[in-house]
Amino acid sequence: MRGTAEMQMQDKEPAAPQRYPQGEVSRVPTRCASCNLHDLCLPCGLSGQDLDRIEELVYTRKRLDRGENLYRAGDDFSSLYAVRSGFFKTVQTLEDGREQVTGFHMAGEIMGMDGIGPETHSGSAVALEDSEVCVIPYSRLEKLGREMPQFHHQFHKVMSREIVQERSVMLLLGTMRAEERLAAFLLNLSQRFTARGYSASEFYLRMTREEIGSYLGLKLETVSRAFSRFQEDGLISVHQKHIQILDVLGLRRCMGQKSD
Amino acid sequence: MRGTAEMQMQDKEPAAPQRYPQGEVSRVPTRCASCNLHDLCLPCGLSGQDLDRIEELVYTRKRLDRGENLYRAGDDFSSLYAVRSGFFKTVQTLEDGREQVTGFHMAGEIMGMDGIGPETHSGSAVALEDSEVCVIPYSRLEKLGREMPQFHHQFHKVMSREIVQERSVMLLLGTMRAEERLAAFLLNLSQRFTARGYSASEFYLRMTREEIGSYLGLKLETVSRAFSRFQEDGLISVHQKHIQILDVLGLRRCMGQKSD
DNA sequence: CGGGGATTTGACACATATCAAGAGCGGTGG
DNA sequence: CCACCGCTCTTGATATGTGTCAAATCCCCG
Repeated sequence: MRGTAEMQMQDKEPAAPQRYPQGEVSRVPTRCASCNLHDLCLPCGLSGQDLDRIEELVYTRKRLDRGENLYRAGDDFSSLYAVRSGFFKTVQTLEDGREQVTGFHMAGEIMGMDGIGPETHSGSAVALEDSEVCVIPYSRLEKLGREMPQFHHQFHKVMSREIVQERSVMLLLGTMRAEERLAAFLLNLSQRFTARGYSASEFYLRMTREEIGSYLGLKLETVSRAFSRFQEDGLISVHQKHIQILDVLGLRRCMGQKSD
Repeated sequence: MRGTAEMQMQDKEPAAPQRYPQGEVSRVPTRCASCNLHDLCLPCGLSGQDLDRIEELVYTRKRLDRGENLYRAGDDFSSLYAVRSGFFKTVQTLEDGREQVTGFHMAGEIMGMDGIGPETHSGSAVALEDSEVCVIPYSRLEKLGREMPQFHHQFHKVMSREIVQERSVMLLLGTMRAEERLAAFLLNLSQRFTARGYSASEFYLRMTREEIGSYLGLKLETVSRAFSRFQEDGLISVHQKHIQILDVLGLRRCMGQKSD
């Protein structure tokens, strides 16, 4: 269970926000084959030769400062984006101005698929810390898909998983109570950090209570109270954005306690 | 704005549940090119010659009785399904047994995309009236996609729109109050019936109050009260499952009345 | 005509929102 | 280096929307 060869991040380190010196240009290789995220990201599951072909996919990286928009609702759609490093939120806005966070995105995850159908992004993506994304021109993705059945299928899987993921959020929003939602949220984050070689039990939140609340369909005060409650119950320890999960099973149990 | 040539259903008739005599085998053509739904369904936007090629796509139709499952959570994934006639709900279940309706599906809409990623369906699909679906083997869809760029792209669009649609439900569940949710729901149904050539202002609900509630994250009593409220306010008229929308603008207004 | 599920409606309970105040922390500028 | 400012977070008191429980009615279907 130790970090595998291609997993070059150190295990058990809490994932902490990073800051890149302004203006520095990324010199890490742009090729998917040598990217340590390749088995979390789009190329996941591709074999050696296919993996090499894939390098035509990404021809640009883009660096974003914290708070910067990767794209905005209404922007023309042209590319998908894979998070290379950093952390993002995606936001959806209603005509009357109400808005909701519809997702948080970390290394290896794909953003922008909402734009393919309408040819315009229906929501916005914002960097929550200084971040870097791989720009994947959609036209190139389609072309590669045609030439490489494996990759074609892989992309469908990624979209499909996005659909499944969103359905589970619908379930969360539709059937869970506040503390259950927060528990589910923390466990989900923990699991995703684990998959990236970071500690499962200790991490830094990149988002504010308000953003968590927006995502979970709660007000920030309710989120804060739930955090406090978990802490009182010894399930977690919270210091600002620093979270330690002390009792995973307790959190799990807390998710399934609805009588109905 | 009259029904176009390929739109052969009569306009302004309330869409009513249909019953096929048991055992009757569908003799309507299985070819997409001659299906009156082709511009709502997967082939939407394809030109003449491409449209002809598409007929390799569907080689089976499947008839379902009301209440029957098209697929269940955990079933192996092999095909997508296009609703040919009738009405479906898709349901997602939590480990602890709680479940939620994640969507309602009518003619021309595609179900089953949740299965591609996990290779297993994550939720179930149930016919809410006697229905018929076109079975689209996924392998065939991939193959056609490789050969026909237009179709390839079209499928991505369909998946993308599913993602967008689900995000708007997340918004509904996360930010709207009960009456807003129901108003949004009715307007959405109305719009989809309209696209199919049925009346925008008069239709029959295929689902129970409980199913509506499940979809909207509300209890059935709350749904019932909201219906009554709308009726008192002269926005709609309700008799059991028969709905008449009397004041579209009123319903729209009702959706955007949150101060926050 | 009878039975059972679906729907409506009322009374009440409860979870979460709202409003408000204060504390903690980080960044900026003196 | 310290003080101040603004933002985020916490916590309390109260309001309110929706859930829960219960009973009556409606309606479809056998």
